[in-house]
Amino acid sequence: MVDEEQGAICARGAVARDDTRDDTRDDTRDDTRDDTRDDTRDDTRDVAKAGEPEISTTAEEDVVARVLLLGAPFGSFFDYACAPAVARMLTEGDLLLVPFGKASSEREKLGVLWSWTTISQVPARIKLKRLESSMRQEYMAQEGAPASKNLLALDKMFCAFLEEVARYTMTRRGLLLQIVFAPLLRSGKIVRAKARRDSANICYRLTVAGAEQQRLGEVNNALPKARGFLLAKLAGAEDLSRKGILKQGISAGVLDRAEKLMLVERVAPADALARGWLEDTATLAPTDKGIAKGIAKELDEQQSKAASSVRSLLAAGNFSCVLLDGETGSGKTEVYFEAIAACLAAGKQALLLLPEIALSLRFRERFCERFGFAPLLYHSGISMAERRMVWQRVASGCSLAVLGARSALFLPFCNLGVIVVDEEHDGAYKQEDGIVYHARDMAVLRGQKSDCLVLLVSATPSLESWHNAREGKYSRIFLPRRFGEASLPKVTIVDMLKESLAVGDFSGDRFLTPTLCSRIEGVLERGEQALVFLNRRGYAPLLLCVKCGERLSCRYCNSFLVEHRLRERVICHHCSFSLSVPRSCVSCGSVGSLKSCGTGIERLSESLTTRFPKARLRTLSSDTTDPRSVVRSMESRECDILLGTQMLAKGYHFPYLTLVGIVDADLGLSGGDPRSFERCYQLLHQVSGRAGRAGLSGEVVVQTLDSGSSVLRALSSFDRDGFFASELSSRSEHFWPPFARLGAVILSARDESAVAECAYRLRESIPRGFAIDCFGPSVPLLSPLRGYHRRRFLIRSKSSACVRVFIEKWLSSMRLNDVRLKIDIDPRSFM
DNA sequence: AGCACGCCGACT
DNA sequence: GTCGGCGTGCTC
Repeated sequence: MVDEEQGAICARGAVARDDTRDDTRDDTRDDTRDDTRDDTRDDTRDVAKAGEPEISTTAEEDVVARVLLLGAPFGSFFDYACAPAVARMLTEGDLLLVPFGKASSEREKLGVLWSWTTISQVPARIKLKRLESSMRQEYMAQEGAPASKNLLALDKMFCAFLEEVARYTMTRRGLLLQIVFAPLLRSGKIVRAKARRDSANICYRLTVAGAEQQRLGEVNNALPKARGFLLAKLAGAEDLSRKGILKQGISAGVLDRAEKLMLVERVAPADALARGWLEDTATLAPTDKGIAKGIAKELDEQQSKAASSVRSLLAAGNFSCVLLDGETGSGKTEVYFEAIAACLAAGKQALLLLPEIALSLRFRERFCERFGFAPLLYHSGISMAERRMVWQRVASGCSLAVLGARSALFLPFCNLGVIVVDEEHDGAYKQEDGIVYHARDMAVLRGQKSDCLVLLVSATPSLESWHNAREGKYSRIFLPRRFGEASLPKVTIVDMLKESLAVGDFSGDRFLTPTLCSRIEGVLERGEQALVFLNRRGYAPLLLCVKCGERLSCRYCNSFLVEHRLRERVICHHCSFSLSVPRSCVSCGSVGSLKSCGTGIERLSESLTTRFPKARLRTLSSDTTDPRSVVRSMESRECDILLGTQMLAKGYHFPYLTLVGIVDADLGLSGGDPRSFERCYQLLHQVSGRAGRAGLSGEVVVQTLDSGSSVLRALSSFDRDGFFASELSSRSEHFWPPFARLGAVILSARDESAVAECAYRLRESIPRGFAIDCFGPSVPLLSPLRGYHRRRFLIRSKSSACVRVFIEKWLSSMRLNDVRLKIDIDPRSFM
């Protein structure tokens, strides 16, 4: 749910392009700290001053460049005078190195040319510094005309996107720019990729641009002789090694220059290919061999229909947002692969977002199988050099596919055809630290600004997206049936209160009911596989001293330490603080009095091993050191029971997995947050969806203490839409999103009295006259967190714009004194 | 955010 | 005298 005032934004953007006056007003309105501009409007320079010769104003009048500085905490622009001759060389979006600061300490800062204005728009008291050239100009002067002009400039549509993100999330624009350019920076300076001179064995091939030049050059005979020879050699052959090329009488200089001009490129060495980056074929035009090598799976009727509607939307070439709503196992991936293929075939770029990429290397393999080449990977785990490489490829505009986490949204795509947001309901799309945004919403924004297709994909859409689709804001493509022979698994609800316990010993094994055990036995007898799901890491969530009642807690957070027996430590799941397991109680000193309370997957693993000694059991959680080997052992059927946390909910496909046991379905329902039902349903539905995906019939056993809950009723009766509809009507009734819009203001400080005092002052200074509800200050459940005490306000109103305007007004006059402040628009939690 | 300026207290 | 603490204000 991006914004209800989208229409208005687009309209204003369109006007601003030609109307600098409008642009200026927009700027001041947005930036409360820069409050001088409006007041000084009347003392702006009078251009047509009497007595000044007319020629100077018409012919050589300076223009003014509005520059947005990287990392500037002040969200507004800095203006620079620029001679028309220089201005003609510059484009909006160009990266600039501008003089900044007082004469005594003047330094150069990086910034982006955001827009143009005139001298008359600048208040007279501001003395403008002069702008001489752009980084791009310097780069081009240095290297000759590169094949791609975007290497040190941002695409206009991308700038518009950043502008909107800043406005929507109330983030300073300079901060966003910093994030965008971070891959290219080292200690504040642009790092340029150097041509690596490692081995003579490295291979070269033509780029798309190179092939084009070669074709053109052959016709017109317009290429430099040596370069033409090189390109012709490469055009006629498979990849050639550097050694081989030099042997043919082509000098290294010619080759290296051609590489710099992006006419030829290196084929990655085998190890780099295996790691999935430096993937040369990612830049190949779709008609080239790369894509021909891929194997498209055969689609069933349902999928073909979906794929063709997606393709026709793509062909329309303008923004639209589609909810691809398909049951688990219906083959949604194949459908959006078709969209990506069509997009690449049209010479465009595709961005595929996954909620947690680190665990999804398998997904990359799947992509390779389909397309015959690897997508470029982009997520928090990759190195700076890799980021830079992806950044530059993306900026060059060549046709490619990026598989990334939410941060990939801030890559400078300039030729986007499609954005796919897989598992769009997943909470991991919400970025909480640094800048706060929801990647799904920002993807929709990006699609709008880039005029491309956005596919939101899930078997259990977020309530917002489902609502938007129902309201007609998004179109919806529905895949109700599973692919091929597969049918949906049968769901059995087990009331744990009514079942006697199978292995009811005192060691805490209260979680395996006879029903679940008998089903597991059946699976083992048939040689199929079972998945046991418990969303709780570690051995036991609490260590309790039976002598004095002490509960082992974190030093920095308001939470209990979780016992991890494998690591022999107790760990805080919020700040990673850990201790080796204490021998004696930290409070009363009794030895051996600490008792493990509750069950995490490590403990459940013990119980399962006791109960099914012959079964091959593997465990998958974020503590697992080698998750891929676990997944592989499931795929190769070297594992009978897979035990895991919510990591398992992600789209794994295990054909022989026929039983899913949900050990404690009630986890996560206790929070009292209005959104917890939705989240719980999504998780359980996703986990259930792992069962019976390939023809063998599946079953889901759900253990619960609350068998009457609406979540479980919906799950067992396959009535997702009914559940969503009733959740929505309850949201509507209590005025929660998507019917209302929220914003949270979070204060934090090491010193509790400082936050408390600040929160008190904020509460006292709520401006009047706004149609909003303001709840708080409340003390978040996790306060303190990482040693920071916190307070939280929740603002609710009918529109997001209302929420933002209120927060802006509220905080503008606020002195914070060392209290940190975070604004979270559309917070996930309503509490 | 940095960085300079400036206004106080402690010290060789 | 002067070194250095960090409150305030500015950066086109």
